[in-house]
Amino acid sequence: MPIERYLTIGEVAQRSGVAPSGLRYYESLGLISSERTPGNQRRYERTTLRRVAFIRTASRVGLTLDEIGEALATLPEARTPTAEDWTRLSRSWRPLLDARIAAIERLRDDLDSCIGCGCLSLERCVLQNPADRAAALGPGARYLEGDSPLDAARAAGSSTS
Amino acid sequence: MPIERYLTIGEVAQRSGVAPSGLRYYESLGLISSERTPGNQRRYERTTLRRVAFIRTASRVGLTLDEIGEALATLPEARTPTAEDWTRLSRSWRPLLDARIAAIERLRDDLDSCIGCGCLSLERCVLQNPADRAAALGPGARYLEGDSPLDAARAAGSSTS
DNA sequence: TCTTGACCTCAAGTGAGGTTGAACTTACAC
DNA sequence: GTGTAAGTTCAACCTCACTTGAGGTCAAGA
Repeated sequence: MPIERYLTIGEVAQRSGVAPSGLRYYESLGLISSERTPGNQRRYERTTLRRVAFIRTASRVGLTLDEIGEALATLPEARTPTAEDWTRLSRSWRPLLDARIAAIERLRDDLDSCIGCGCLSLERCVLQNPADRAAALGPGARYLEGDSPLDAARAAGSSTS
Repeated sequence: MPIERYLTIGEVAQRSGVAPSGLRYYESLGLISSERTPGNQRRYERTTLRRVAFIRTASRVGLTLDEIGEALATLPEARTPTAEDWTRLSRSWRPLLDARIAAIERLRDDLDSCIGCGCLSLERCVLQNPADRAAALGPGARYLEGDSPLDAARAAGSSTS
């Protein structure tokens, strides 16, 4: 075991690109943890850098911090996570990324066909399917509003401009 | 000119899939407009449906409502916008979508190579480039935090676990 | 006429992911 | 041993895209 040199919050902040306030915020959510000096200052293990990197990356991919927390919870608590452990987690993002790419491609293609055919019936071609809508922009079901395709179709049918 | 049958907010809501509160919100931002009945209720032109569809789609694409407002401001005020007008606006989304897809693909591939080579140096492989990070999740410069690649590299170089 | 449902305004709340400020304490280099 | 940079807590604030609630009005059918 090499000598563990603990890192201050400022060091972790600089090296991870997450502001101290952000790190405290992550800690408040239980995503990372720290020891304290006798004077109550945080000291982080080196592995925290990896953990923070993971959090940032997952966040970038569109996971909520809650979801990331759940993923992190599957890491073994007893020992320092191995490369193996991290690999398992990262690999689990693959389908998510693929799905997200697919959703955006679909949106792009829908848009193309709307533009191509000249109808530009966004109501009919694109906005009709709420499932895609929810998938396209990532986390949460923000766009599942229970709108009615039938109404949209009627509107498109009688539309003037 | 066909008879203009004005739509109530409820009708627009149903047909567009945007809640009345959302439509009022859009109006407060100047994204749509309405006439009023003698009793102060909103009445919408039919073209509002298309406008709302545009807003929703643009929003889905990842534009902020501010940006959408700017786009809408380029529409001619003098006449009802034609299919041509809408096509012009929508076409401009294409690069944005392409960029977004590319960013996520890049992220996915970076991740793959990290996993593949066994280093799993997220700090080095993935988190090192802030520009991509900003692009990946869409609108705004939310992720441009001025972090230092140099620091990240140093951190990766001396990382233990 | 009455009731009901749709509409109005304005202020406040939501949730995600943090940042900022005030008031105070620690750690460390000189 | 002291100055100051960096740390602490806690509450409040921020943006984005809306929704909710309170308190009140309007429109239409029975």
